[in-house]
Amino acid sequence: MIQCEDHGLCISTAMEVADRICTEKRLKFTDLRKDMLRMIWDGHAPQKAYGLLSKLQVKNHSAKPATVYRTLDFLLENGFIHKVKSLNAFVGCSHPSKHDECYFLICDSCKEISECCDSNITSAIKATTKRNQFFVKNTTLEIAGHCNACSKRTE
Amino acid sequence: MIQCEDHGLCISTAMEVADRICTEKRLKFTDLRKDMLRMIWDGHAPQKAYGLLSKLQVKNHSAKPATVYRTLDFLLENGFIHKVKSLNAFVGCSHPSKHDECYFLICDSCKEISECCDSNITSAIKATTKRNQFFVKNTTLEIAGHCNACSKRTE
DNA sequence: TGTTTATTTGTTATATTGTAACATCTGGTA
DNA sequence: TACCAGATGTTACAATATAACAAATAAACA
Repeated sequence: MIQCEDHGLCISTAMEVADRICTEKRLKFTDLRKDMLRMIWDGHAPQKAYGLLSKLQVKNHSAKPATVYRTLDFLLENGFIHKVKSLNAFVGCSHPSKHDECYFLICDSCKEISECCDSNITSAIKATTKRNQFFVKNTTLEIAGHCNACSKRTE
Repeated sequence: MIQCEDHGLCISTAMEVADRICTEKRLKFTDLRKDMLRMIWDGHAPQKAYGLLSKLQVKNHSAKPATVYRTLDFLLENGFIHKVKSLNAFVGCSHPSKHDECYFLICDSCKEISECCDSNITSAIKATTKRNQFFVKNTTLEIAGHCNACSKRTE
């Protein structure tokens, strides 16, 4: 369980940050994009593309897979969301401006994902890739297991 | 580029290791499973499931997706291969007995993947998850970029 | 204001990846 | 031999994702 006292605040903050960044970059934060981002921020569990499509179709009867994937691409490109590759699912990013070197703790039980941006991990990865003379473009670190709350519950 | 002087040796070693482990665990290392493992070890680039299916169908006309996925499951369960989640593809594992805490360097250019099993990364991850009171079941670390040979080539 | 242009969204069709469920075969064992 | 378990065959389909082109919309400029 993510300990957000007020998830409405998570959502509104994420929306405001995205709005600001779009203004700065002169990108259009359209209703569709806003709706999608809000839907992804519905909770701290990742959302699947076709689940988002279903939700979208409630408001927007004409929504199609392409609608969803295109919008996801926009949100990904601008760092507003992450794709969780081990789950083929999407989760909001709480700090789009420092989007890289961000790792995930995925609870198999409550499904919630927390970002953990840890400089020790980053530097360990850097050291290793340097030793291997490997030039990093993109790092995916997804750690699955049980969060504290859930592991207590099942003990 | 992976610097394996003799890839035939990579393949035969992998086959022998798998054979030994199957004997130990009393698992059946059938022709199908051998063929699949050999096909995955065709090179150091990951193989896609439907690509493997096509290759399989050359010998085995009746092969179907389920054939492939079932065999992949067997190979995965026993640590003979890894699934590369960021690519939805499969790559041979060169040390099935120490299969965990194994990370990947994925060259976007030559497509080859090298395993890098680094204890510094492992301990950095352990420290972080401990601090977050998170109980790890499974770690996915996939680092995409350019290997040394390829980055020299494109300079 | 009207025209042009670029971007976004709609639409259709299809490609790719992965599973479920049940039938059949095969090799070992009572 | 008869049975059983595991492996493979077979059919059908679910889930994930993209390509290509058309229409709508908004911004930019004459």
